[in-house]
Amino acid sequence: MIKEARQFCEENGHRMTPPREHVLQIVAEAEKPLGAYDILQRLAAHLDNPKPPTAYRAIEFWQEHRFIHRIESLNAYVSCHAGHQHSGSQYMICDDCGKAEEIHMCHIPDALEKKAQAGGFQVKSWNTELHGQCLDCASVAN
Amino acid sequence: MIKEARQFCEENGHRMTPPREHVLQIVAEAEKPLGAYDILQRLAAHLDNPKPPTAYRAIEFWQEHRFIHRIESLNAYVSCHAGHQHSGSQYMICDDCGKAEEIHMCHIPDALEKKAQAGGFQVKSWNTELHGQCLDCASVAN
DNA sequence: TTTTGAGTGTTATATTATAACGTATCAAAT
DNA sequence: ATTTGATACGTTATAATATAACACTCAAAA
Repeated sequence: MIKEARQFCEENGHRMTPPREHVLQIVAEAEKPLGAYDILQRLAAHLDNPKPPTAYRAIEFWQEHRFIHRIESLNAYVSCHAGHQHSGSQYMICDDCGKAEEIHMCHIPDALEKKAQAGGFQVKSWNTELHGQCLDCASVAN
Repeated sequence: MIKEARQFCEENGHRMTPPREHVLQIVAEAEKPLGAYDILQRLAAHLDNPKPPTAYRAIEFWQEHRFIHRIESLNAYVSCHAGHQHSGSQYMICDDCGKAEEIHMCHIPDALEKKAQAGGFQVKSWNTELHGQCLDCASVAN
């Protein structure tokens, strides 16, 4: 992932700086969505007393370039391995364990598309967050 | 809307208190999603120097009972006239004018449903937020 | 080598949301 | 009618999330 990102930066004239590299690595290694301040805290293992803007800037950078998605309902961030070109994201979020699994969908569902068209709304991005219980948690609970 | 809400409260043993009534009215009358502190500010026209918890409690109350939805990507709240029984909400949000129009969908799209089932994920609620440009703004722009 | 623009470090502060605790209100049971 | 228990509120304080602003660094192009 880091390699991919590094290559992306080279190809597009961006700099793979230490804050960027560490933030991406931290998010990519996490098994759950991380809040900005979680990221910041982990960043302290690599940088000297980092401040919020350092984390937020790197997060924003990777978001813009689709290496990180924000999960709105959690105020948290996850990495995205997919290299989508479309805009938007879909997640299944387990309210028990907190893990979020991305649903990779390249097209907006017909039903939504139709509603948008009917209203003359031009969709630029679409995000869906399913909340519920994942398989693992369902097994444990029963 | 207020009438409906009042009836709901009576039927369910809840109290239609001044903070609740005013908050619902404020949100229902707004033509755009309102932030909690916008609501709080408007609430000051009706109550004496209200504090954040006063607004948040009323918001939370109406959210629980589906009279208000939260738009996660805006940290803002809108009223819902539909009396859905299902959980979740779908909105088209115009990034130009800031208005949000609800898409009333009773069922989750097949494509999402399938993905969830494939992963053994039990969906409890689903929220979709489409961002883009509404018809009015598209007309003005061109 | 100077300029330029991207990126960072730092301080401060804005914005959004909740914890905690005491008081008021109301309906049901005594 | 009083007590009681639950619901809701008022208030203070603070937590959690996010950004503005400005000075500085550094690499690469001119």
